[in-house]
Amino acid sequence: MLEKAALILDCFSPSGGPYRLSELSERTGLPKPTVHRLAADLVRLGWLERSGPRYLLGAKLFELGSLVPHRRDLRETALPFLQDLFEATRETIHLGVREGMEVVYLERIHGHEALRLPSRIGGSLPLTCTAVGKALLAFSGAELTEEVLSRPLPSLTPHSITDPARLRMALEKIQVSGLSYEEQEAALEVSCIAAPVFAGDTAVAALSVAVPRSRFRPAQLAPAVRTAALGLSRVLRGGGATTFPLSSLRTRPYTDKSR
Amino acid sequence: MLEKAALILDCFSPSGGPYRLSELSERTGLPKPTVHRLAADLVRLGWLERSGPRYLLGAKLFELGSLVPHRRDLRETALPFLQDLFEATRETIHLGVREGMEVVYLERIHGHEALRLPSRIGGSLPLTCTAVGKALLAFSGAELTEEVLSRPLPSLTPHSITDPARLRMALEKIQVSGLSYEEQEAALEVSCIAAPVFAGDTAVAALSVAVPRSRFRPAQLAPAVRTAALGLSRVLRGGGATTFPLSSLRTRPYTDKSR
DNA sequence: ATGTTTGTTCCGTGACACGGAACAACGCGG
DNA sequence: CCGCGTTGTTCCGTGTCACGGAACAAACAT
Repeated sequence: MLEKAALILDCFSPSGGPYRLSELSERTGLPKPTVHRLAADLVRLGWLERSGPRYLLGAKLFELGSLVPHRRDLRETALPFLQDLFEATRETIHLGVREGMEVVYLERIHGHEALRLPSRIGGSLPLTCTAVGKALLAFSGAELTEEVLSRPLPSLTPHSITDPARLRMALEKIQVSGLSYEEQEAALEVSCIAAPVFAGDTAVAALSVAVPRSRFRPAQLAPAVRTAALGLSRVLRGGGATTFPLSSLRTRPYTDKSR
Repeated sequence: MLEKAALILDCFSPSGGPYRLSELSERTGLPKPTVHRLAADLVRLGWLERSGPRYLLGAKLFELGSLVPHRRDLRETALPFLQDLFEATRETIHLGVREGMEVVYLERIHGHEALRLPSRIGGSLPLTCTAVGKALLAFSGAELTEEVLSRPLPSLTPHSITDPARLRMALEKIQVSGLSYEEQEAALEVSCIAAPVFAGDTAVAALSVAVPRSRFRPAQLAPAVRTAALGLSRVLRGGGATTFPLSSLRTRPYTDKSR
């Protein structure tokens, strides 16, 4: 029964848009009366909201989601550095962590000019298609790299890297330079540069600046991104009593075969 | 059973901190085996995580919570204005909406200097104890004001307004000035100034800047807050082609005849 | 008016949630 | 090292409540 409720809620990812009863029934594969009953319960609990015939995710979920410790602590600690980076570049800033073979975005800040990007807070993208993802992958251990390279590489645009050899070279360049570049691999007309945030020798996060291709000036962005990432790394290292222990930043090891 | 699962998850609000099985059992009033079974299910679904004997809110909740349409759309639209405000003041910025008789914070951005505040993203505070809350209350209709005034006024600090007459006067001042002030009513040594975001003649949100009392300069902050709030109001009104309109998030157009 | 899709109610059946009890795994002080 | 309180886990018989087909109602479409 919890499982069925989860099925219903998962319908709203990633589109989030409102759904009607019969759509939910179809998408979950559950019979209509079942969805009807469960959805009513979920509304009672605040997990869903209902306006007319349409169901939406409810406010309670937002409240609980904001409390998730891993996410909240890192986001909170990183925010000042993201602000610095935004102020220095006035471009779109991302903060992401690795989860399995994907990158999950914890924060995205921008000004009035809205880039059309596939990234969303709480959403995930393939590690191989974004600057943040490649920065994370390059510093997540050789086994993960091999695992990723052994599978077909997904692509978001025609520019996404699909050749394993090319990706391997790109990762090696990232490992020596500490900087990850991406040009139109996640969205057309958008380029991106990212830097990993270290805990020891592995990346616990990465942050990036995304910019319209036309005004992509890597030489100017690179120092800013690197500076912000290193500053965050240092704070996470534990100096500050204001921040939380590193243990709370552990990402799930991809060797987790349970399930 | 859903209800019991919700009880368990609600244990994590607002502290969010990790809990052990027996703590959950005690706080929910559910017998231990029941909590054990439910918690295991929740972990399987990604709603909870478990590290050793401690349960935490899971990543799935963060993902779903980020998708809640009301919250996400408003936050996304407001963000550029919050950035403007931050850049102009370099102080802590809040965005909040009203939910019942409380204010819920949708966003909070700040620099390296961290104020010690009771506000948390996704968290709620009494309408009467914060600048954002009073700004919302002042423009939410007379009935709500009376409702609030008819009950005992909660307080977060010794400076919180507890005298109904004084609060009524404060609200009237807000209504004529369009600005809401607060001094140490939510946290000691912190002052705050807020402005409502309008849709028609009622406030749909409010944004504020919080600053250490020692350097509180209302005359300089007021224009910035008002400018940002008015800018956001205008964009919400629907004109703005500069940001992506809310309508782009609807899958299909509809006319809401219900209710 | 008439078919079609969507939302809701009903209810008999049976799966499975329930939680007391008993057991196992700690952590601690002696 | 050993007893002892605490916490976590497994077991399983009982009874409940989730389940979903079927029938009905309401909302569109034509």
